[in-house]
Order: sequence, then structure tokens, then C-alpha cells
Amino acid sequence: MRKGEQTRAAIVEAALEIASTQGLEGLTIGSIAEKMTMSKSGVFAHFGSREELQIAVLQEYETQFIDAVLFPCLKEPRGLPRLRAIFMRWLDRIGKEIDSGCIYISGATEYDDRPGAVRDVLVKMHRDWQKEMHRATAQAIEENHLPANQAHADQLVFEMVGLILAAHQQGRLMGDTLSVRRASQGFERMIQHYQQTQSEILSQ
Amino acid sequence: MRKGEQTRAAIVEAALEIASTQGLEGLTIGSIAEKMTMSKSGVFAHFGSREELQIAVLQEYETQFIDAVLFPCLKEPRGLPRLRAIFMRWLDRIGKEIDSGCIYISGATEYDDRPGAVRDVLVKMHRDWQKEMHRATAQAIEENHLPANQAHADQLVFEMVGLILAAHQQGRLMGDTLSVRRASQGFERMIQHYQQTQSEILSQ
DNA sequence: TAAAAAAACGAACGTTCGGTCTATTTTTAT
DNA sequence: ATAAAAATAGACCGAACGTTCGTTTTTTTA
Repeated sequence: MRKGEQTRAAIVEAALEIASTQGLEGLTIGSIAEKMTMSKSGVFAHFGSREELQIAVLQEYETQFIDAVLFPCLKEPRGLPRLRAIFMRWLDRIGKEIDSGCIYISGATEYDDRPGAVRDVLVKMHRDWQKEMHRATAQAIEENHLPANQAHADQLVFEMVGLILAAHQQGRLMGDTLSVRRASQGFERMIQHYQQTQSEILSQ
Repeated sequence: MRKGEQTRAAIVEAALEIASTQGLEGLTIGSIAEKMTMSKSGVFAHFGSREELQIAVLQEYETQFIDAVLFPCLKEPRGLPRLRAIFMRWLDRIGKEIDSGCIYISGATEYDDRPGAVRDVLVKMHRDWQKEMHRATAQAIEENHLPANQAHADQLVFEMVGLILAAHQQGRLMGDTLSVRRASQGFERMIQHYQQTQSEILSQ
């Protein structure tokens, strides 16, 4: 019914805020209840278990992430422009999350050794996102924005993940205010490297 | 006294094993007691608090890390050979930790938003290690193994951190068995990029 | 407006947590 | 050997956890 769905959505929203700073494991039903000024059992009733609540939070995060990062970039031309736009929006989001935290990243270390439904969902989301990155990278190679014989989409995606993780860690743990810029420079250098390799081959 | 120190060391060792998979936050006194076949209070008495126990675990990890990664590399010639050796030993360690986990990395996301003594110690260890990396990189620039006008030690260290984090996450969460190789390739490509830049400048 | 359905509450359960206290055993030093 | 000191055990505490349950309040439907 209507009221229930509204409340459930509000709970998930509040839970996402808590999980951003405390992690998915630090997310307790009591803390949500307090934030919502509801009873624990009132919160609990909207989900069959804490696990389902955590999964709902992950799904909400995924929706917001795709909306904010991927969708706007599909207007960009296929190939390098779109790939660059995706990386930059992703990085921009990480920059905005330096005060709160990214549950994709914190979840990755929380659940890398904790089997269960939450981990399964998290892995699938990571995999789906990396598939998107892979597609955008492969298109850049198809469009000859990157040399086909040098650039391997898998490797490029791996290095982009690394730049994002470094930006997140250095920004949040070490208080490095330049971390977003460093990741951005790293990306441009990586692209430039492959393009240099291309021009060298062409000039031979 | 003698017996006490022995037991304490054994406790820290057991605690490090648990913390590697469960994280520093997942480390409970009860789980250590079970592993040691001791009572909780027996374990507890060796430390004034759980926090001190966690710090002791971190210090033990740091000692092992420096012994395994940094010290053997000081025999290598200053400059790029030493820098490469350090990165490769670091990466090799991450590869071996794919089944257990690295508490520097898991701790970074666990404590990036949790103030306190544990976080302070963790930040200092990260900072000290990055200083070592920075020194090795700066020496490579001094020795003209990397071009002084292009290579910035801070940026290089940042990107190395990223490659390590990606290798850890992709290896542990995503089950990517190639993650260590990808990080290694990323490192060589990064070095190659700066050296290409150098040769281009020289040929102008 | 009255009945039915959904939503929220509040108390309690069993468990686990870090931590305390006291008593007992083991180790060390004299 | 014996006394002092250190180490360990075991019972226990209050708090917080996820979860259950019966009841009450609110919302929806007829």
C-alpha cells in the first residue's frame, strides 16, 4: 500500500546515509530507528531481515550511481570522449563522497571475505559497472581513439579502478586534498601513453 | 617477565591472523581466546583495552611488512632498480595476501571515518610507508632514471598506491587471478611513459 | 462511516560484545 | 624452599545487537 512504500523509501534513504559513513556492517537497525524517530520493530517490519535491508541500500546506491555517473555520459560521442566523461564523472562523485564515503568501496573490503547474499549482490554490482567501463573502453579502441594493438580494455579498466581507489583512500584516510586531481592526471597520462604509442607506430 | 612476553607475542600473532580476514573491527577478544584456548580475561589482561590490542596488531603487521618488503630492497642500487624492487615486493606480498587480506588496506576503509587512537596509528603507518616510497622515487629522479622535469614523486607514489589497491580489490572481491600481473604491467607502463617522455625531449 | 488491512509500537528474548573483579594457579626471585 | 609477583581462570556486568510477538494506531477500502 501507499504509505508503506513511502516509509520504506525514506528508511532506505536514511540507511544509505548511515552506511556511507559507518559501512554496511556498521549499519544497525537501532541507528536507523533513531534517525527516523521510529521504533526498531517499525523499521524492521519493512524488511524481512537486516540482510535484506543492506541489499536494499546497495540497490538504492546503484540506482543513484548509474543516474549520476553513467546516464549523462551516454550523450557524449562514442569512444574516448564518452570514456573520459564517464571516468571524470565517476571521479567527481568520489570527490563529493570524500566526506561521507562510497559504499561500493567500503563494502568491497568489508565483504571480500564474508560470504553471503550481501557479498553476492555487491560483486554483481561491481561486475556490472566494470562491464560498462569495459564497453566504453572497447568502443574507444573501435573508433581508433586508442590503438587496437596496444590498448587492452581489461588493463585500462583495471588502472582506472586503481586511480579511483587511490583517490578515495588518499582523500579520506590521509586527508590529501589533491587526490582527485592526481587521479585525473593519472587518467590523462594513461590515455596519452597509449596515444603516444600509436603515433610512434604510425611514424615508423 | 619472560612467560608473559611469550604469551603476549603469541596472542598478537593469533590476533593478526584473525584481523587479516575479519578486519580490525571484526577482531574480538573472544575469538582470540578461542583460538588460543585461553579465557577471555586471560587474553585481555595482556592489554589494557581492545584498542591497545588492535594497535599492537598493527605494529606487528608493520614490522613484518617492513622486514618483508623494504629491507631486502635496500641492497638494490639506488634509483629505479630499488624503486622497482620495492614495488614488486609490495605487490608480491599483496598477491600472497589475497587469501587472507591486508590490514593496512582493510583498516583504511574501516577507520577513514572513525576517529581515535587506532586511526591515528594507522594513518601514521600509511604516511611513513608513503614517505619511503617517495624517497625511493625521488632517488630515481636524482639518478636520472626518470626525467626531473616530468616525473613528480608525489604523483608516482599516488599511482603506485592505486595499482596496489586495485590488485587487492580485484583479487579478493572479484576473484581476478590476473590482478597481480595487471598491476605489474601498469607499473612498467607508467615507468615507460616517463622514460619515453625523456627520450622525446632528448631527441628534440 | 464502519470494517478490513496495513503500519507502527513497545516490551522482551537470547546472544554477543568489551570490560571488571576476585580467586587460584603458575612462574620467578630470594 | 618459600615468599612475592605475575598470569590465568571464571563468574559476572551493562549495553547493544537482530529478531519475535501481541497489541495498538493509522490508513485504506467498501
